[in-house]
Amino acid sequence: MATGRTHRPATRSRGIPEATVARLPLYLRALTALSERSVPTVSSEELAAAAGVNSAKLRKDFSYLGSYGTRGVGYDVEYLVYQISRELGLTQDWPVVIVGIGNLGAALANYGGFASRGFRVAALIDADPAMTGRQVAGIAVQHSDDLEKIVSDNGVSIGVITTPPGVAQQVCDRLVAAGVTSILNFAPTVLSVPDGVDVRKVDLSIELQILAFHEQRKAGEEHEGTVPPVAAHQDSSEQGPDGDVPAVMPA
Amino acid sequence: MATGRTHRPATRSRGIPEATVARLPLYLRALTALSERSVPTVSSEELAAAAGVNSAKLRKDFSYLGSYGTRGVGYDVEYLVYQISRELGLTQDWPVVIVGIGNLGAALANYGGFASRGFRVAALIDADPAMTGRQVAGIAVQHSDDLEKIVSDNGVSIGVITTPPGVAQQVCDRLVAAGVTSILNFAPTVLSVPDGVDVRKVDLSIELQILAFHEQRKAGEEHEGTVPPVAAHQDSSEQGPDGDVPAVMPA
DNA sequence: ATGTCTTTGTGAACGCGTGCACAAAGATGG
DNA sequence: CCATCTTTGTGCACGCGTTCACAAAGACAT
Repeated sequence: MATGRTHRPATRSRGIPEATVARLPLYLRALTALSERSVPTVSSEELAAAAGVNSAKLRKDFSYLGSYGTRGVGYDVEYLVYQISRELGLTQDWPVVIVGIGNLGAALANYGGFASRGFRVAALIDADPAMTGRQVAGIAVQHSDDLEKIVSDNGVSIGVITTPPGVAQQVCDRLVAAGVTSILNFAPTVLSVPDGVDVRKVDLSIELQILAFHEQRKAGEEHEGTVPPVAAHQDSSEQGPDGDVPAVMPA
Repeated sequence: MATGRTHRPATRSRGIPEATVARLPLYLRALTALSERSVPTVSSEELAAAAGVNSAKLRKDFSYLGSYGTRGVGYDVEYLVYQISRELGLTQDWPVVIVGIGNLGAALANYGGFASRGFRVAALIDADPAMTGRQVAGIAVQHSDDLEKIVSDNGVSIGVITTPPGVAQQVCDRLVAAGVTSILNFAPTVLSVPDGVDVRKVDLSIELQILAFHEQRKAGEEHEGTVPPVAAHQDSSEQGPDGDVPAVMPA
């Protein structure tokens, strides 16, 4: 899960649990694949396998949306695709702006998964004048001076931040002030936003660090009984807080 | 959080909860910033604010690592940086391969957050012969025919998949067979791996869909008392599973 | 119609994560 | 050495999410 979570707990909408909402796109993807193969119906067991989850969980998830299955048969694929799409709000068009057209911003602009799910890249914005006017993914990059105008003219409510961390908060503030109420943040920074604004965070470095933790654990368990991987002092807080401890972390 | 989760529950290592592990990198980042400003100590309250979490949660998280704080004073920044780095396994070098050097792969190769945290891009791999030999982020792209050799020669245990979804599973299988035991998957596919291999998933499209859900909910709640956003049929399972329902989802 | 077989939908139990609230610990000043 | 004040570390309760297990519902064959 490259998925950091930054959510106020008031996410409970009409009663669909947040965990369920997070899985709906997964089901939708699996269902779309089935739909393309013209499979008419699917059982919870099959669909769960395709989505990589437990079948009981899947059934409970769907039960929050209503009773869309037929006992003894399964779920109608097309119907379910429609229901989930509607529930997720994908039956409408979502204009999105991407701020910060570096490597990552450009990658996102080219990413097919956006357009294919009701999301439309309305504008690319960058602070570098040298970028202004350049075409990325067939869209002309605009200067960040015009950010507010771009957002309001296009009715943008979702913004993607792919800037360096130093300016992310400032960009975020301007987006929010201009009317954006949902932000997908790729900058490694904690964004503070007013109530009513949703922030989701994607942090590549964090994901790798979590993997490293488990990787280290695996390596350490191979030779059981040995002292843990690196140093040795495992015991209580003997060692004073100041002094000899090397600062291993690079900038 | 752009963080999808795909984890076997056996993640429990020596007792550090998975949720805590996921937050350690956050603390580490905040602490590193403090360290650069030469701040000697920090209270749980301050650090929690910087990391964007509750202070009680932070203290409980740290309590799993041991008693590293001083009551009445707070935590020693340098010492804590070291302890967390060690716990996450960042005191050692992790060679990483990136497979699939498209827009996203190139963006990751250039991403600073990798090198700065003990991760080293050992190789870039792509299936396109036209890419072979091209320099990306100062590293020559190698052909995927040599994947197995590259992995074993460099002792790589962490692989990053940024290929198109169609080949992701196949690439994953080859990585695992070559000895990779941790995978960060950016392809929108459910990867199946043998036990003992960790997969974390970053799915940009899913994050946007979750945002769209909340966005739609906000829009719908503005005019309270109205019927929910799109259509109207909210009631029980009247409508038969087959028939009139339009398939709105594009491919 | 009736019986059998498949699959859904959900009640209930369990476990993890979160947050409150407070006692213990130590620093600091007199 | 004692009193006070700050801040940690944690026991406890609560709520969410997951999973099991099964009854209800419907399809299908006879």
